[in-house]
Amino acid sequence: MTGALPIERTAGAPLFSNNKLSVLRKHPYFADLEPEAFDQLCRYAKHTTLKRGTTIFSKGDPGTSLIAVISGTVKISISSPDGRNAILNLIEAGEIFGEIALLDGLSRTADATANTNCELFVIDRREFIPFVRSQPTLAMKFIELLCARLRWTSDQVEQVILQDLPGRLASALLRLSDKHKPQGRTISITQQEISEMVGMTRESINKQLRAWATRGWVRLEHGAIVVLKPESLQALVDAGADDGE
Amino acid sequence: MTGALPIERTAGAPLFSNNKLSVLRKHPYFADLEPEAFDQLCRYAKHTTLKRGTTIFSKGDPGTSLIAVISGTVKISISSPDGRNAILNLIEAGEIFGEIALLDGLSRTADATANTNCELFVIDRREFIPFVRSQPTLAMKFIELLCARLRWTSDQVEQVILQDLPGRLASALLRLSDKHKPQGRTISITQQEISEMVGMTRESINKQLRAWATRGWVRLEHGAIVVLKPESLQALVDAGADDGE
DNA sequence: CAAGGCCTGTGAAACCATTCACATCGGCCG
DNA sequence: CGGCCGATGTGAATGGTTTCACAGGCCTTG
Repeated sequence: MTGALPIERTAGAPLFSNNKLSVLRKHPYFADLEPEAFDQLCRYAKHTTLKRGTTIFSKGDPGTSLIAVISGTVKISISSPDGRNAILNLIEAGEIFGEIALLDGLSRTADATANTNCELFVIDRREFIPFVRSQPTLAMKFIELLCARLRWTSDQVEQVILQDLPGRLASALLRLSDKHKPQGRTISITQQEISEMVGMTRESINKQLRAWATRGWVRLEHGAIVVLKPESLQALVDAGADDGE
Repeated sequence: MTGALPIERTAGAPLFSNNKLSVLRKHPYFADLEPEAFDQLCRYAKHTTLKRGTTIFSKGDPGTSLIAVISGTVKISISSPDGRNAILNLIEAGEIFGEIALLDGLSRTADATANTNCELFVIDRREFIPFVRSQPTLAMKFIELLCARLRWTSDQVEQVILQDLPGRLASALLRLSDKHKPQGRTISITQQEISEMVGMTRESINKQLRAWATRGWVRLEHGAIVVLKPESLQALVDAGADDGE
């Protein structure tokens, strides 16, 4: 809340970004990195502000940058030729994204767009591989990050293939409320967005949510969902195909 | 076949496994690793033979081992409480699996079972993290591997969410025939297995395959599928929802 | 504050995959 | 070489989702 952190000034780093960089510095991925390594990493960092809806990169682009979200949220999605689109992840303040193409040197696997107005740090490093190679701590952090992503994505596959609509929706809500734990059980997301995360239509999602709302499992607000009985949702997921009553 | 590789004997390593280890040594993941590092890695390797159907590990188990497939194929899958199950990947000879739990120290994310009789190398290392940390080349290899897995899994999410049955099936066939490229365009897989990879019933898959077979796009054999016109399948995927005629 | 645009809420009809119930075929094994 | 079991091939009925067509509500913007 309060409490200005004792972040030491980086020689040569522009003054304006110092307190912004501290956000990165506090981040679990970078927290226990040696100061010099962190400085080297940030030497190529550019601070940017984007308006909601702006495209950050598109699937297929070559990727030479890693992006950290300072504020706002970024949508990672894919769209099909016939207009449907799928949300793979929502990146919140304090998280980073775009690491895959940067690390393996291939093209971006998905589209990234600003889902709200947001503030970003773009770390552009064409020579990223040798840099990571020289920093075992950083390499291990990326390994952790990739593992976490893999777990997230595998979960998504699992649910989309194995579960029916209620199950998928329940899983998605639980996963999202986990991420938002600090903010209580309120998930800031539209029903449209959720529908694109689980791969069903907004209408179907709405009807299911409504059914749960009358049972007191969730409360629906404008642009947000409050999970009131995570246990009930979890039970539904564990039980397999069944809408819970 | 012939040509004994000039693999130097590892002091202390059992003689019997030397030619087996050469399979690992030739593998892209380990090929350009320093000899001492490779030896260290293999010091904990155990050679095993399993019969079809044997469980290698289950979702939720603690994971302290990395497994390399010498021959046969291993099925990575997940099952739901109500009996349905989903195949996430099929690991073929020359590939490795089980890296996630080993690297992040958490539990296994899926079940692994021998899909055919197979020969494995189990590399058990509880102190794996410090080991990887001390070997930048190995760390980079794992980063590459994780990126590749992430691309594979994201593709799967994309297809399951965005595409309809024909699209998913076509994508799956194309991805599988890519992996089997050396063996021609014949994919050794049952329709049951494919149905579990794309998340639809065997009956639906069979009907679609049959429709394509009459058009000459594929040929169905017992326990195998031959892709005759990958272009047609690809066109169908690119075109979006549409069964191709 | 008035307007327009997203977000939510709902119902009826159409559609497509599942489910269920068999029949055939191919291989493996005793 | 029979028998069995796993794999394939089909059809009819069922049911859950999508599609389509609107109606309010909330919030932002001029």
